[in-house]
Amino acid sequence: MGAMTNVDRAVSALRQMIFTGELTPGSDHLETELAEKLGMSRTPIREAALMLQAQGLVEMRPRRGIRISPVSAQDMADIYDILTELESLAAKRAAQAGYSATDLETLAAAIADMDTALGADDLRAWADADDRFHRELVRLGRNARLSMIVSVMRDQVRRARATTLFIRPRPSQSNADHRAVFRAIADGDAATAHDTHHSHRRAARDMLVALLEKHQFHGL
Amino acid sequence: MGAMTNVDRAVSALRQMIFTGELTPGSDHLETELAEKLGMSRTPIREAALMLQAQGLVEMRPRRGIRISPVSAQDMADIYDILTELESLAAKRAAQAGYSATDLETLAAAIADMDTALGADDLRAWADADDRFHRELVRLGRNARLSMIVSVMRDQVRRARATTLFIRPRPSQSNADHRAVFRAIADGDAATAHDTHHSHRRAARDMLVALLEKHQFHGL
DNA sequence: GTATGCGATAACGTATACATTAAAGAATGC
DNA sequence: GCATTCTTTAATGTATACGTTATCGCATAC
Repeated sequence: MGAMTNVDRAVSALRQMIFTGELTPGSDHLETELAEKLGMSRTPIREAALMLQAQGLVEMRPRRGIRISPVSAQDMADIYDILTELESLAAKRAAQAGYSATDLETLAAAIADMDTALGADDLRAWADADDRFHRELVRLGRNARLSMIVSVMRDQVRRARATTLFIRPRPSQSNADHRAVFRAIADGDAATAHDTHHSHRRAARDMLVALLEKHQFHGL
Repeated sequence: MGAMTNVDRAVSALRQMIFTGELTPGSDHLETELAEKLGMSRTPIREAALMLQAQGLVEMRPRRGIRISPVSAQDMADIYDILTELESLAAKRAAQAGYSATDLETLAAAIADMDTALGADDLRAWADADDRFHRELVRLGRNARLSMIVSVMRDQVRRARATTLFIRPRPSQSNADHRAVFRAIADGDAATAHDTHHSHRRAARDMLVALLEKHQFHGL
């Protein structure tokens, strides 16, 4: 069924290796080397690398190999700025769309899961539910390009989250924020949905930036 | 110096052909066909197509060829939504950066050129200066990723502008808006810079969407 | 006339070959 | 010892070859 091409496999495998840290940020890898590691020729590797390059995950530099893009604290700040604006827009559009309660079930479920996870002190489960919340929020905004951009940005910071998840303060305010955004969307209150999510994201950004400064974070 | 590879040439040539309309939106083109037309093998064509696909200019579909992505009225609205948010953020950040008058020279020059062009009724020159203004504005926002995204979105609507430029109302309000944004940035007034540019963009979006509706625009 | 199945065609995905050329190291001159 | 040039190496960019497989036309059945 799934027309699994070698390029697809290469993209998946490389993403996996990047996210798990098997390929460390800043490291270089020759096409031949990756081809051998994944058991295919250079052709699909090159094509996969081109795709990942377009998503900002790697950089291809002639004769230096494929570099796993490092993400600096400044990059982090830049990315969160973009996420803040685009997700807030999505929240606004979602509120304007006039969704019914059933339309918002997935969003509600994500919020509930976050509560549960927080109660059980399961930060991984919380992060997972948080992901689902944000992804669904963006989906409800009904702007395919916006969704794409957000997901690409999100991938770029994913690695940092693994690092910071356990040193950051417990995300207790977060759930209240999510609930407020949810209510605004359900009520069709676009301005509130936008503004609430905007300050939610800005707070997250400021927290993260401060955290990275404090921990002498110089790139990942 | 100019490390001109065939992939680069293919990307340039294809972009050119897309923007001039030589490759019409919605049309399909086999890799072999494009390779022959550009005098190279399929390999660089494929790589170029992958890049352009990542930028939303084409879609590669197995056995159907490389399709020049059509842009619907809805796409237009979506893109303008994104541009509105991101450019406004850039304006805000630019205002916060505390640029000097010399730093803002390029921006000022673009505004002046737009005035001149408008006086001479030269819409192409106006559009060109408008491009420069927006590009410089975004650059001043100092967020490389944001700049990239904006430039990709801008490319996607470029074709539509060629069509709509001469049927839309004269952009007289536009220059006043640009001047206001400029002043806010020079004054370091972030909120005004953001809000002014935001409503400027929203007005442009609404105008364009209305125009497309009116002219039964169903895709380009 | 419509639908179904089969075979031919050709477009794609990928492996491979190879010329080019940047980078690293060796050799030379000072 | 340091700089410079030459040589070597090998990674890349690209052409090419080829197996796989979707698609189209045609034949056949209804």
